[in-house]
Amino acid sequence: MPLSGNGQPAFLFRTLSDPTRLRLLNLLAPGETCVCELTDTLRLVQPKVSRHLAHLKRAGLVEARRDGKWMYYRWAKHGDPLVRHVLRGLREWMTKNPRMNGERRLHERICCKISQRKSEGTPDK
Amino acid sequence: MPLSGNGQPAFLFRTLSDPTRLRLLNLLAPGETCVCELTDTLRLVQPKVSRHLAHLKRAGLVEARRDGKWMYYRWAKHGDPLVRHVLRGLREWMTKNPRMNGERRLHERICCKISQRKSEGTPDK
DNA sequence: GACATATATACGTTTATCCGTATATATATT
DNA sequence: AATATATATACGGATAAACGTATATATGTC
Repeated sequence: MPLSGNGQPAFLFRTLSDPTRLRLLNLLAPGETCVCELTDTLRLVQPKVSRHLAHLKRAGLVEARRDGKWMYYRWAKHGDPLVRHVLRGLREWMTKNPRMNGERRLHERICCKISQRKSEGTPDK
Repeated sequence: MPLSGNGQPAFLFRTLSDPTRLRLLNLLAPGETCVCELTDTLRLVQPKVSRHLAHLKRAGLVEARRDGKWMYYRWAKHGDPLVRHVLRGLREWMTKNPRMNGERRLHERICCKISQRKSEGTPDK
């Protein structure tokens, strides 16, 4: 049940009013990502990331998929016009913001390492 | 100094995350309005309205103009693309939301009474 | 200048948000 | 089943937001 779409713009905006949640949305923008990649990239403790992801999910902004031990999050499909407008603006802003760009690039590199770690049984380094 | 435009989306969204501020923006959408019309329409105590208007102003979402005893507020012109996207979506949502429509209509009626009160020296009724 | 009206700010209190830490759950491996 | 890994939730404390009330400022009128 996408809360944001159901006529509660205040809740939508409250969800987007936290810098950490914006950083998470930024990393999810290119595609789906698992929680450990997010914690590693943003250097945040795992419960903090999970809490903010849960908030984004409650707001209907992201969806989750389980694959084995891992949970993969991605941007949700938005039917609601308000959400669409807001997220379009946000996506545009993210592509232009240096810090967000940097974090997305860092994220790519970290995902590489983690996918190695996932496929090989042996830990890297 | 429009804060919202200066790369602080979290602050923009926090500003929009309060139902009272959204109701105020809704009443300001058709055009400029003075504080007393807002308090009368929304049945809120005046300091509450002034505080929220101040917040909207700090975020660069509204501008104010003084005319005699009265302060008139209006939506600010927005150069920032993010703000433009968000406000476009918000305006669209407001036109479709029944409660917001009702409050705008009530606002029109109340403005009529108040402008009478302003022009004539005598209080109405 | 005294008073009235419109609006803004200050102050203390309540309430919501965010965080760190600890713990629970869910899956996979042995 | 015991253990390890990934993620989610629960709990208590700190911080910030919002509120009601009181008061300050600004303008206009007499």
